[in-house]
Amino acid sequence: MYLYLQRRLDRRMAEFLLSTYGLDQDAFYVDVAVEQPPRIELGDYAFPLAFGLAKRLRKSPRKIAEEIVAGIGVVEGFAKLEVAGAGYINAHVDRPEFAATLLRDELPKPKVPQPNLPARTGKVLVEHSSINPNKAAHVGHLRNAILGDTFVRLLRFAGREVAVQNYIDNTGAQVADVVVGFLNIEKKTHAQIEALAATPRFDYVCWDLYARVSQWYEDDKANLQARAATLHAIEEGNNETAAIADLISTAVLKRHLETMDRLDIEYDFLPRESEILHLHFWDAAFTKLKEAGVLTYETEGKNKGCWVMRRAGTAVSKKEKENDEAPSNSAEDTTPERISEDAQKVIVRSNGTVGYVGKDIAYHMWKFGLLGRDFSYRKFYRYPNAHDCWISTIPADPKADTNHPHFGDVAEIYNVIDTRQSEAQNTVIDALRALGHGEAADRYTHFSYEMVALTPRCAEELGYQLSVEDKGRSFIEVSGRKGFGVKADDLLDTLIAAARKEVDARHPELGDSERAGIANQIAIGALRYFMLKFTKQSVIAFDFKDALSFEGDTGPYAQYAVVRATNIFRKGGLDPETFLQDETNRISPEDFTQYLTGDSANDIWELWLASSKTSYVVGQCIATTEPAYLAKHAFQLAQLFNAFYHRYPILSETDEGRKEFLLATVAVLRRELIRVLATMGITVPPVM
RNA sequence: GGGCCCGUAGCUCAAACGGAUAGAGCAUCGGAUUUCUAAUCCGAGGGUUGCAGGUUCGAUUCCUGCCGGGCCUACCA
Repeated sequence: MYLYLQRRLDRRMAEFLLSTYGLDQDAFYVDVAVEQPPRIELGDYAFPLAFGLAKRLRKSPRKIAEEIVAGIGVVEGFAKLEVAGAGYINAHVDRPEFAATLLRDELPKPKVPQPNLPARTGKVLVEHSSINPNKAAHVGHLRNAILGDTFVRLLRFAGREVAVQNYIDNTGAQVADVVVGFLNIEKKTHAQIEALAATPRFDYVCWDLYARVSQWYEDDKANLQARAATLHAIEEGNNETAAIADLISTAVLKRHLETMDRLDIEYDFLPRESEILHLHFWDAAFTKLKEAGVLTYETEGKNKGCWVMRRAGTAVSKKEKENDEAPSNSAEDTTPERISEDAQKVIVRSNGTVGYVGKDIAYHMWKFGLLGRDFSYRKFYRYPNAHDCWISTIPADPKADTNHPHFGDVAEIYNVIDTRQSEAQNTVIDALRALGHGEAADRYTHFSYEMVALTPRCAEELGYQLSVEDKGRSFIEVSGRKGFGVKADDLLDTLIAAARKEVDARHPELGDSERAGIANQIAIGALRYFMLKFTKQSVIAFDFKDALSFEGDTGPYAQYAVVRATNIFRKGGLDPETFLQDETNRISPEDFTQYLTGDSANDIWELWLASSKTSYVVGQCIATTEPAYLAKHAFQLAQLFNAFYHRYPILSETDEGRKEFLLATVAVLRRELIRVLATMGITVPPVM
């Protein structure tokens, strides 16, 4: 709604500037509005564009603003435009009309067709989580999964078709290390490992073992030979070691799915590295990469015998440029430029094996339907809601199911991976572009975010010895290798216990399972909100004290606002949803005019205006791949509501017309807050 | 050495494309008519936005340099 009117006004501005000043639409930003003036009484939209035009038109900003306001005249849906300050143009919407439309939850019917922005179409692939299946998930993985899942929800809110993938590196060194731990350190048999894998928190067993293996390598570097041998056996396949690796990684993967399911995070497909290897995705990609001249074969230097490409972000060096301008620089010279050694990324090693960037290039060609090969599929995990999660397999697998959904071959992809992988991600994008798939490269977004670290205090609480240096830091990086971190399930359990304590104290009258359910919703609300309130590029220094807070800028605060809104209706003998449907016509335009006009109505009007912004905020979140705006929006709605709640008693209101209006205000805000929270993956308990 | 990111109140963080008086939460202190439950609300104190320049009507935001911090920079995945 908010966005809708903004676009209408933007368009009118653009038309006016073109016809009056002859300013080309390309000559300035069409999207010229700032969000909102600093104070509600100044209006609902602000345009600072007159400042920018002042020099160009050789007039004062104030004069230009006045001309624009006079020239544009009446715009449908708006009450007035006015000039403020040194040249701001502030627009006030027609509040009664706006509110009536918002209450009906529909967009105004335009008398003239609206210009449709070129909406992106086609299927979107979001990949997130991608946890190594060799140990329990930790807080860092939670941030990834919550960001990813929320982004999925945002895209779906915006009407996009989305497929969710979780890439499983089941053949890497990390899985190999745990295999080494079971076989070489603990000397366990296949059967013993199998029995252990069936235990409820097998991932915790692996967590500890993985840390021990790392220490074992530290103690004697010769032990690393065990890793190399194991890794080789796993990649080879069809042997006992590979079978054990598969057993372990599959069991841990199931645990990860269970952990994420606790947070309402689901996946559609789990592509595994083992299939990328066994189905020879790389061979297909390698052929294309060589044909396109993307890779060069090094015949000398430290990377002699390797196929390399230019590392993303490395500029062509001076020396390379000089070589480039050498006499042989003719049109038919297709010899790729020499890449300096520092800028070389090894894709294929001198022993002929491919590194992970190479595999990733092949995998991403598959995502865009450019590889000419496909996985086989089988069902792997069924969620309580009967949704099936599929996993990759080989055609020979008896469980392979040809009746599978169509995966891959998408129009657009988002990879939720932390910022440490930026260079690798950009190298894959560069490879796609160099292959001639520029359009795919443009639709490849690395959804990059900063890591979760621990505060020194938190680390000490967990029992870790810190150096003096570490104690002085603002945060300490988690390390799976050292077993240093907060496990996801532990955090959830702690949150649930803390929420349960509050619920028990407040609602002793409720049954046990009911209280458990509420505590669970609150814990998830707190956790998901916590992970979303920080902007992506901010390192989260995790601390139990902050994460366990249920007051102020938190998920439970927002949930509580909804509960309170619901309570008003319940005590009034009404159902808020029914009220929205039935009461639509009961508030007359005259009533809206009466209760929303004038500066005295500003504080209530603010609730309506904020309620109208959901789709606007969702758009911002998607465009900037920044879900934090959504958390901000939820907080603003909750905050406005709570202040309103205190200030305006509703059920005791004697003026029936006004009471209806106040109820409508609550109903609309409640509806929007529930929507926003749902998009964040947060549900609202019946009572709190 | 090269690349990317960060530095804002005591603490943790906001401030979309440069915009109007830099805002929240926590913590501290002081309050809220026995009301639609206080997981709430109201108020107070707290800022030279790391430093120095530059660009312009306007800079927390853009540019340059410096200081401090983080991550990446393996023929490991």
